[in-house]
Amino acid sequence: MGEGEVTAAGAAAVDARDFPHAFHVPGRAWYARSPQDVARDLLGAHLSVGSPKGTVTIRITEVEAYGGSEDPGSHAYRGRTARNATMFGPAGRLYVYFTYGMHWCGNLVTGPDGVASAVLLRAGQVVDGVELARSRRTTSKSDRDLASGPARLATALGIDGQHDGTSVDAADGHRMPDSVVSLRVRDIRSGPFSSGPRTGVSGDGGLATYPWRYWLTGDPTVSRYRTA
DNA sequence: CGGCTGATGGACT
DNA sequence: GTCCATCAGCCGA
Repeated sequence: MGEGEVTAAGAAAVDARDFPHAFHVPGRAWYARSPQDVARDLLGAHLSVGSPKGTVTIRITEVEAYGGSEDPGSHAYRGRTARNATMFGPAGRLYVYFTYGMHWCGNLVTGPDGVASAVLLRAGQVVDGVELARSRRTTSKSDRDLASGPARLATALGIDGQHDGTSVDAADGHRMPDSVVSLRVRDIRSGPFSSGPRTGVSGDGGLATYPWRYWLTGDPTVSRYRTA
């Protein structure tokens, strides 16, 4: 449905040298990049979240890019509020929000301090800590559904309001201390990706309908909720 | 598999 | 009062 296939050339594997300590050193690579560029680069990256019960790691398979005052689909469209404050902060933090009265969703903030932009983490494949993820997602019928959706992903990783504003570390995801969040782009090879309109974003024909949702083509963990 | 709907509470107009 | 960057269960094909 209006989905634009993206060439394999655009899906070249992320080279860690392009993002030295990306989420550790403000002002380096990620600052100069749009949330759309960061979103594409995050496909295939590994994200780990530690907790007292252990660590769960996912391979990111689906994301959406959001901007600020220029983006009608963004929480930051009408300016800074208590809820979206983290979006206006520096890159490398988690922006976590509560929606529909029951779900948490997580983003990675991508812009410089003062500029609102973020990438919504929409789906992933659990690659470590599967047992813990299953215990958190008891309604999941198969492992592919453990993190196939933004709220499912947050639940599987144990992300909730306590993580809003948490800095994302660039360290390896194994044996994480409690409540530490880690993003690992190094050595990650992602395959071809596709793009299409963002989910749940009503469009007026403007920027809101731009194809700023990205996913790894054909990946079974990509969320099934795609209609707007 | 695809479509439909109730749940449920906080943020914002 | 209205709107959600959603999900699970149920239904029919």
